[in-house]
Amino acid sequence: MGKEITSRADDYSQWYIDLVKKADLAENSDVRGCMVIKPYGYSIWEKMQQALDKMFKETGHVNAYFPLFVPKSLFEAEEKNAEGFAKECAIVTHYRLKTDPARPGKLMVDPEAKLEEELVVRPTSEAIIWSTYKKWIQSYRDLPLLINQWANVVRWEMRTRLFLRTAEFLWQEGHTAHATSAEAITETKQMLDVYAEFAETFMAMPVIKGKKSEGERFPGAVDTYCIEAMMQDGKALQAGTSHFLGQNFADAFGVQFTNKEGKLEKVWGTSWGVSTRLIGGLIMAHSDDDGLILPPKLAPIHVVIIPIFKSEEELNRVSAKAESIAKELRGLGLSVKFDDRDNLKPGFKFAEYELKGVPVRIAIGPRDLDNGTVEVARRDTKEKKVMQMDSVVSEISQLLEDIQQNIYQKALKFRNEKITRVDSYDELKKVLDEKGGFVSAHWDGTAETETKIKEETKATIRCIPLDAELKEGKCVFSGKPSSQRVLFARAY
RNA sequence: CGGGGUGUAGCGUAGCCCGGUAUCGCGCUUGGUUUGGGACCAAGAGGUCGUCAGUUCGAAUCUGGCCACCCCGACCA
Repeated sequence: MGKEITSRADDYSQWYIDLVKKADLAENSDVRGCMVIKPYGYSIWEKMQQALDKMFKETGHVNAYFPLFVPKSLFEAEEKNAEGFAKECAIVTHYRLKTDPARPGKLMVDPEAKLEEELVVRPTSEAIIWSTYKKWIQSYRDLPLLINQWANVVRWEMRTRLFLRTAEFLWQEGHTAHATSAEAITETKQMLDVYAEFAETFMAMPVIKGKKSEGERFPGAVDTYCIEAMMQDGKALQAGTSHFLGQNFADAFGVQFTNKEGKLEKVWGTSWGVSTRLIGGLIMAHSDDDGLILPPKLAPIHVVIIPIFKSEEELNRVSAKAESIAKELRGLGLSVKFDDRDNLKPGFKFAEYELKGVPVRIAIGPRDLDNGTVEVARRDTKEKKVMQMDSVVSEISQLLEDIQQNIYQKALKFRNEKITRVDSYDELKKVLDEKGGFVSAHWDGTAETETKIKEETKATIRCIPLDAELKEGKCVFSGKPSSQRVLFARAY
């Protein structure tokens, strides 16, 4: 009956798709590769935005907005960056339609209205932003420039998956300019820490901070740092990136400043971003076969109250109590929904809010009114508890906090169990095939080895962990010396 | 973009081989009975069978092009 979800064991990808669609997060649109983010899904994004935006502001950043379109000549100025994205760019070539003389009532591109210069729809905004920064930066007193923008970007992907990879997606991109290399590197790492803290504190999703290998690095960056998360199917998900751009974009766009000694110097840059992909990660990190499990800190609805009644008279009595509890909970800053629809049975509603991942459910019926109690159920463990009506409001905040902690601990335990140390190539392949997850192994640091391993196992180097111990070893593939272990995994 | 599959009402489907304008379930509407884990009865509404063309007296059904989605590769956040 109702909304059946494919189980994770049967078909993990289908389970994911079922969840996204049936929990009303998003759906495919009439535009190839683009999704419609539905209100429930978008409100999760809004929660993420609010938390991140606050953290960006607290670290001194301000928001601005740059254009969607990038003139091709600007786009190609930083060659590596341009080449990296060239294969997946949408391009605007014309600025006008006209009625088609051959097909009445239809429109055609007006060949007379060709643009002098094509416009690239931004796959990322470094080019347009650095060409602007050139005008804004003259002196060391103009630095650092710490700007973020919330925007959509377009990357023409061949194969798309809701939230995880779509042709258009929403994100934020921070772009900062600094007087020194050290300051830019500090900024890069600071923002990586911000992302890690957000992932763990708000999303309840443990992440590993690391540096990308040369092969996985952002085109145009000197160093790319990332946070990597582990999904329940044993595949890794890159959840955020922070790039140290060196002077690459300053070079490309001629961004210089006069230092205290009156000499011209080139500016140092960073960029960093997270996207709506995080919503995909959130789903795959916690949810189960009954539906979403949302961390309270990002849940659009914290508490749903479901009345149980036989008659309209009973509904009225139950509603009065429910409304007063809802009001008190809202007073604590919680988002509360009272679902008094009379055409659905309570059991149906229970299942529906479980599907949508609402962390706490309160049921109130006539029996509770007599006993002065309510039934409280938590989504993460499915536990039900009868609580005294007088104390329920004061207990809910703690319960939400417990849920937040519990799902983080559960995800952490799972993630840690999915890290396997290996010392041979056979073991590496065996673990990837049989267990999945991160495989910690020595690597000789060469792109050749990385490529070969990728070709043979489909696993990539997710990152060189930042907090790993530096211990000498031998590369599992080539046997050459290695200074530390790196994490391999198959990834989204 | 290469290989495979699917497309019939909001959703899931039968019919297709063997041409004669469509089946069932869920959902929806109305009325009634229900309501502590996915209610039931009755009456109703809803479909250019993905799309365009071809074959035919006649196409959901046969043929071809195109589009979308799913799975597996290549590419990627």
